[in-house]
Amino acid sequence: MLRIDPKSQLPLYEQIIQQMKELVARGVLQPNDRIPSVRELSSQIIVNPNTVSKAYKELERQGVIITMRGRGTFIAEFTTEDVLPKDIERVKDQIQKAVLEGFYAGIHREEMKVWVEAFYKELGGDQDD
Amino acid sequence: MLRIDPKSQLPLYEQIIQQMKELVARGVLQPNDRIPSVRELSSQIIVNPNTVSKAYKELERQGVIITMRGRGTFIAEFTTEDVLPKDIERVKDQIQKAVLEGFYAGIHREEMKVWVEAFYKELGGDQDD
Amino acid sequence: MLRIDPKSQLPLYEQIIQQMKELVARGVLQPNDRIPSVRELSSQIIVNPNTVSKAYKELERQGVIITMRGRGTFIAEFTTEDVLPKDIERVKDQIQKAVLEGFYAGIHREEMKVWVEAFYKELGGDQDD
Amino acid sequence: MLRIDPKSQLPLYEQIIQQMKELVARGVLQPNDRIPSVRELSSQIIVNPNTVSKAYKELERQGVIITMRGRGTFIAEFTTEDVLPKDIERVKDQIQKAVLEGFYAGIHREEMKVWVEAFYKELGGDQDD
DNA sequence: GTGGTCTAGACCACA
DNA sequence: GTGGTCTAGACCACA
Repeated sequence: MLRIDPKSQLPLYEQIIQQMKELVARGVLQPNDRIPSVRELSSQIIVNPNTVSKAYKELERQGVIITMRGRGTFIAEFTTEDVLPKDIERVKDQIQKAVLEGFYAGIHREEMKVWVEAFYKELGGDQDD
Repeated sequence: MLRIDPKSQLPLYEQIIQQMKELVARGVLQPNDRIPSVRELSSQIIVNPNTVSKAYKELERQGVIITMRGRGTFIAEFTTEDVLPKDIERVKDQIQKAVLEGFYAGIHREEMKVWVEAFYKELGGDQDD
Repeated sequence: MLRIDPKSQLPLYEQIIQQMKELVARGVLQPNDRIPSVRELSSQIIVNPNTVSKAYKELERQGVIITMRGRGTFIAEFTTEDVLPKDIERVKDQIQKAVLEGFYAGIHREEMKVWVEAFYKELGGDQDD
Repeated sequence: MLRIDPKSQLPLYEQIIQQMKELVARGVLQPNDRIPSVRELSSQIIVNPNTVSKAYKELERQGVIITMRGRGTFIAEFTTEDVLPKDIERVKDQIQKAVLEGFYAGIHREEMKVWVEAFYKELGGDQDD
């Protein structure tokens, strides 16, 4: 299900978080779908259970998954809350940093905008959300 | 000149790198301008000289500044080298991650594209490139 | 494994880098081999961990080794990337300097060519490439 | 006469030494030729007199130039002494290091040998010394 | 004065 | 356990 790259600079637990969110965003995983237990996933992707556990805790904190004691772990219902200013700032900072690096690497503005568009489409479909 | 936040998650030396690049990209710092010595900057922003030195070395490696032993450190001439595939991948990954997080936070696609445009303009002027 | 000479003009971290590259080039260390941790090596060769760390970071930047946070450090797969013009210039300069010094010391041209050949063979085998 | 690059990683005094030796090796400067005084040269190439002085002292130590009090500085007679084992070792080390770096950068053996040949010719003519 | 190297040691993130 | 960041401070090469 997940493709973890142990050689990546990105921490393993971050890779798990990111990919899980991507699967949800793409609709591969739907609300109330059951996902593997910590032990199952850790043996599937050959990663220390502590690492998976850490990722799951963070995903739960972010409202992406829900763990029900004794029953398993599930994809959470979407809670279309208001957009949080805190999140806006964080994402803005990330984009700003990426644009700065892109600028320095000689990448054109339009190219980066195309990427935003493309990634967004990969996730949510081609509607403007 | 720089505003370092010791409480930030971002390492101090990364903050220095990022802000210095931004000052150059915005034209506040011009090629051949002298920048503060390691010791000067470290006492200005109250950071250990080793940390400043680490930032400066990385900036030099990236071709942003040039250090002349015994003389000081200067902003480098722009070298519009070829765009490196490695850099493209890195920036693409950063944008992908940001888009994913933005999607999750409920930010619209167009909004993120506007940000890319805006940050780019802040840096390089309003020409496409 | 490594023989560090604290009296050498060459910085300690450069000695580590050079010898590690040599071990890889000679095939003593193979891709995916684990190399000593920063702490292990630093206590083996009696050098500060920071110095070893500096060498390892540079080796990683050069693509010789890969470090996996929390797991250890390993020899990287060979990536026969394109020859970079920058590297060519650097090596050319080094050879030019060596030839000038050799000329001054009264060493014959053929002798130096033989050395190049010999060192190359020690490294990569006797094929031309 | 000399072309100093203040942006080079090579120390200024090393650049002076190297270029002066090259001019002698190429025959541009002949034994007993007068070379500029420290002050003259330092103002010509816009370098601190101390730096030129350091280079001249080293050149004198190596027997390349001779300073005569009150008369000026001159190119020394060639002293075709025996090849010193110490020099052989030093040059060998330099070449070994260059070959190692060239190997890693993906440069072919033959190419490096051609460089040795070419640089040697530039210096001494096309005889084998 | 400038930056570069190195040691010593604390504290943190990650697996 | 692993490596990464940071401080503190010594000593050196260079201009």
